[in-house]
Amino acid sequence: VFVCNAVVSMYGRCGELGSARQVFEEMCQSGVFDLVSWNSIVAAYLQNADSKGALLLFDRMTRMGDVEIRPDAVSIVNVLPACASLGLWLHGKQVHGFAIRSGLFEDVFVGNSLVDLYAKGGMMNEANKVFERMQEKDVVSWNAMVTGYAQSGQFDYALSLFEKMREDDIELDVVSWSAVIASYAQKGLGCEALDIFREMLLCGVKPNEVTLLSVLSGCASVGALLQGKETHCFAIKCILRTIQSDPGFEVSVINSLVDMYAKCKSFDQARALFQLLAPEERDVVSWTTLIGGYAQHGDANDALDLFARMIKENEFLKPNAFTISCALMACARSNALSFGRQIHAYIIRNHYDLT
RNA sequence: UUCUUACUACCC
Repeated sequence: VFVCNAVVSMYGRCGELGSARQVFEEMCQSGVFDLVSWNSIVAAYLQNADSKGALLLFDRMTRMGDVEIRPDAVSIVNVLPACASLGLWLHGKQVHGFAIRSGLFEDVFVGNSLVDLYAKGGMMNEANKVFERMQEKDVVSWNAMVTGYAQSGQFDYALSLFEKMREDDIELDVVSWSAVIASYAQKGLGCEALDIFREMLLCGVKPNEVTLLSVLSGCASVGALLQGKETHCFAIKCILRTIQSDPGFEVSVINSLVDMYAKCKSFDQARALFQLLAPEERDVVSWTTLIGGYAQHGDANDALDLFARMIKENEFLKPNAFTISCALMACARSNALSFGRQIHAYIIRNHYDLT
């Protein structure tokens, strides 16, 4: 069982959901499975962004009525983020009730997942209730609260909670810092984001890919080319093309650099970085970033050329609503009515959902 | 052997 559970988990992590499911079903057929098997297959669905599948499996698990297979803390912690991502708040509340009834609420992970569930739903009163009732809190509990306040528009609460973390001598980790930097960056307060970033470095906390994405977004929002370049150097030293970094994150960091340079009107730099990505590495964000950069801060005709290239060069990469809106903005700026009509026709031809 | 928190692209 141990070995098969590990195999299910391994396939899940490698993105081989089908194989994970197959091994799991074979285990069920032969009756060789335990709670960990169920938790592993549910986790595999979550890791592959299939919350619906995860919930369906969880339901099947609870409906079996097997006394050996009662949900434990791990099961709860699997199912709560699935509820959150699907917006099933009522379902989440039911799981909350179950956690209390079964004594699993004492578990820090369970408490943290509940805080996060309510925070993601903008129900900060509920989140705070859970937070206050938790006997044992850790840095994750605090981080989830700070992020929840920031994302529900209660930015002052987020900041004062962050201050309180420091007063209470809670060891701030890279997530705590990145969350605050991201919050400032999302509000377009690039200078404040950079201030927090500097403080983070002074405290000796090492930034990761996510931190850099927010820092660069902050630089971009205020056109801070100098700080953007510094961040670029940092990225080269610590993230880009290094052994331990995830290639997916690398593309994201390069996309952010393209965005930063474009918004600082350094289009040669932006384009050079874009070209640093192999054609097959470029994703929708890479294209949209550069198209949007030209559309708003540069020559709108360049934006339109890029849009045409995007469609021609990679038939598997579909422009999304962001891309289209950037392209249309470029048409408007350069009075390109006929190109605009072509895009209009493209939208209709490809059945874009206009909601 | 399984689990929780931060993140990049349009306009406003």
